[in-house]
Amino acid sequence: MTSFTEENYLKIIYKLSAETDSEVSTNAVAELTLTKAASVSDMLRKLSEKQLVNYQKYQGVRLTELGEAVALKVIRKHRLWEVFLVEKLGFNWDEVHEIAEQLEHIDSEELVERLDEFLGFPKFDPHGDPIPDTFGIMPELRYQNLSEITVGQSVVMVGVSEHSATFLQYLAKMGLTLGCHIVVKELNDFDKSLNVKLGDLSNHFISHEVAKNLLVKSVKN
Amino acid sequence: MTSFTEENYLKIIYKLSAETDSEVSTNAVAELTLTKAASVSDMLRKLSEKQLVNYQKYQGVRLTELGEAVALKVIRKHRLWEVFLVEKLGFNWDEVHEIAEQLEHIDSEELVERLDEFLGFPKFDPHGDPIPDTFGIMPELRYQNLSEITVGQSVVMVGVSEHSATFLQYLAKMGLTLGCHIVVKELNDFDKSLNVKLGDLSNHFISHEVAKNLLVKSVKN
DNA sequence: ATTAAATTTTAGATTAATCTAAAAAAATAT
DNA sequence: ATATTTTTTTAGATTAATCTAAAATTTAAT
Ligand SMILES: [Mn+2]
Ligand SMILES: [Mn+2]
Ligand SMILES: [Mn+2]
Ligand SMILES: [Mn+2]
Repeated sequence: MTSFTEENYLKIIYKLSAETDSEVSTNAVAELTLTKAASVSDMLRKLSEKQLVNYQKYQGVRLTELGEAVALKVIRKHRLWEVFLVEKLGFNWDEVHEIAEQLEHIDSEELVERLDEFLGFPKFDPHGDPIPDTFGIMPELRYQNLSEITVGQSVVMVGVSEHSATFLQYLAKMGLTLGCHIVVKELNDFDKSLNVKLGDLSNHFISHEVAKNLLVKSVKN
Repeated sequence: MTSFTEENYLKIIYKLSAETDSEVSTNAVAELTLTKAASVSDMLRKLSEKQLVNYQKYQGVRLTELGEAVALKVIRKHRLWEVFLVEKLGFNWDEVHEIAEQLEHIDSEELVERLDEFLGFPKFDPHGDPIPDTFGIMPELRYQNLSEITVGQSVVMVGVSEHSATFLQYLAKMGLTLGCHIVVKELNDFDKSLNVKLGDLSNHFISHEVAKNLLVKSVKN
């Protein structure tokens, strides 16, 4: 029904749409699909014919309910497979994205449901991203960026908003893993960098650039 | 490097070649790929350019060493995923082939090796088919068809040579699963059908058609 | 050895997904 | 309000995989 390629477009439109909560531009899609704007225009016309997106020439694109349902299924599969790769096969969190990009297109409802059960119905993937359920419903999550946390607050790390292997490896080396406790000790005004203490009592310096990409939940200390 | 489609051609040429141990005809490939002979001719020319097959117009096709290595990797993945689906996710043996047809094309050496380890380095898939190792080496297996077994002999079921869901479901209903013990009690000459006793002492009637597709290993009683 | 039948290959089209270059529309700047 | 720049769409090609119909080759049968 929906090809590998179409699924990738829908997933990308979903992500961009969630970020801005408005119509998505042709160029934005082209950037993430690693194609040219001309190719995107063509595909949007085609997705529109299939009722997967609402698309008016020059006016950007949005997913229809149907399109969003397809996108959420793909995202569900991507994140469940990432959990499998990390929890069951022992991959590191920076190694699983590319493989999950392939596995997310395997077409079998039965497989997804059984995998979900096998993994113990996880609510979040190895990067802290929420996993939609069978009906496409995301678990509620209210997190903040570490960069918004005030001095003295104690938080626990629940996710990352940047998924590049280099970033994830850097975090792992620092001891910054999902679930770790962080206390903000100092905010250096001139560059907004932070001095923090982790659960293991080690002290670290965190640049604003890094802090912006760490998702945390405050915790009573 | 090798596309989904090319991998399927190689796998099919491997199978046909193993059966007849000689050149494979264009029509035979067309039948299994569910395409037309014209399409196959085209693809054979292309695979030949890529050094994956030896192909002379009108003379049939054979895999090169390279082509065979690729085919064996695909077969290895197919069978490992089938073990995963049955052993870990609880699928029945008649439900896994179609899903494995998709999973076998996932491209990650690391994934295959870790999956193999996770499964405990199985030597046979849920249908008794041998799983090639990383180097493409198949475990040795010397089996016979149940139809070749003489009255009085005791055997253990080690595989099937027919993989259709209906056949597999029929066997399951009869209690004929991999590893089950079978004693041939009677051979009915007129239609070569068999009366057998299973390990659980139940008696069954097995047609010649079915017996031909059951792979067994004789066992000292 | 011819002829007939079956198999296989080529020729020419089609579909999906992509591209470059040019045209059209929208957004921005003077 | 016009002109300039940016964005988006169309037009025309390309590549992979497929098809049908026709031509070529091989195999089988007189
Ligand atoms: Mn990912
Ligand atoms: Mn993830
Ligand atoms: Mn199979
Ligand atoms: Mn099998």
